[in-house]
Amino acid sequence: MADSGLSIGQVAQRTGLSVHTLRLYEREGLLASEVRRDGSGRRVYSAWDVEWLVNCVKFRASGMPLSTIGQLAQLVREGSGNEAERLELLRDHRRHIIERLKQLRDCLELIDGKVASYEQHLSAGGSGDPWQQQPRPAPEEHTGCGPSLVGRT
Amino acid sequence: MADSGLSIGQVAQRTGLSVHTLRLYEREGLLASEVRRDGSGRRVYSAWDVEWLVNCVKFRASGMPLSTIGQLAQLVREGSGNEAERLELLRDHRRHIIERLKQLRDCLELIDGKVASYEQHLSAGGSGDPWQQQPRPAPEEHTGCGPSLVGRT
DNA sequence: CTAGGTGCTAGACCGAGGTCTAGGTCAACG
DNA sequence: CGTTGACCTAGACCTCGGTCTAGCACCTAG
Repeated sequence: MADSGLSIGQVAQRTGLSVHTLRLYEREGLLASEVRRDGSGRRVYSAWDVEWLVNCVKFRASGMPLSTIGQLAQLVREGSGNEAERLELLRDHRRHIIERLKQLRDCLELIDGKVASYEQHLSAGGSGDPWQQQPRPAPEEHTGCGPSLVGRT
Repeated sequence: MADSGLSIGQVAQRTGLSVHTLRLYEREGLLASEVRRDGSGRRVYSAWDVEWLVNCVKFRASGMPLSTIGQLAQLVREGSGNEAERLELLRDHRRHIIERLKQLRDCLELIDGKVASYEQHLSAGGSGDPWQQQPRPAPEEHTGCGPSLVGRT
């Protein structure tokens, strides 16, 4: 019971953030609703606050900067009427995510290529180094086995 | 012609890194082969160096820290014989990438949900705020329209 | 009453990764 | 010849996102 009304420590546990970070987030205006305080000034988080914070964690993990979360929080704090702005902000971040996904997949491809070539190299009692320029045979020679997999334009 | 032998400015252009950053990377030992210098001490990058740097950019974009790139560079610099270590390092980063992909998709899902609900809200000449606790009806009330989509445990 | 645990604020500190500046060298151009 | 532009080094500086400390206030248990 009393699932509404968590202390900062409890919130830290269930969000994975440190209490320091929670206070930081609050100072930076990342919270979409003011945190209540109990009689002696201690923070009391509602279940809604915690859900918001869990979302913040996801946003952060996806690379959204604190300032952007702050903007979103402010819009939500201001209440109904600015839904279009929120939507734009979200769509914007969505684009960032798509971009990052692309970069990750790109790097994954690179790595998978390398991994495959090293595996093959190792299991074959490899001779040449699959990721090395040939040891400077001549001053200006490009021996064709460079970092490979990159596709020279 | 003379595609081997680029100045730092040229390399900056084709890697997207700044000349400052290129020098930083070199200082930090991210380069897998020593950069040559011309008669007056200026850097001369080979095509191989550039390809390596392009890979570095991908690694960075996927969240690999400079120190890790430095380790990889050192292994490559040391030449054949440590392929197993390189492989391990790559596999390790691969795991990081997979993890980040998961986080990104997770956040994407969250955002898509929000976007959808806002779109619907807007096109319906929305009444209630789809991302707001009800305006504190009573001290301890949870009205069931919280940040939504998060799935309370 | 005292100790331990948790919380509070304000503000210092930190590491990562760049970015910029000062002061100098060099080569080419008009 | 002087100027311009690209480059050099060493080192200062900056932002971001936390993290930690000092010094104090509570509350509860022994």
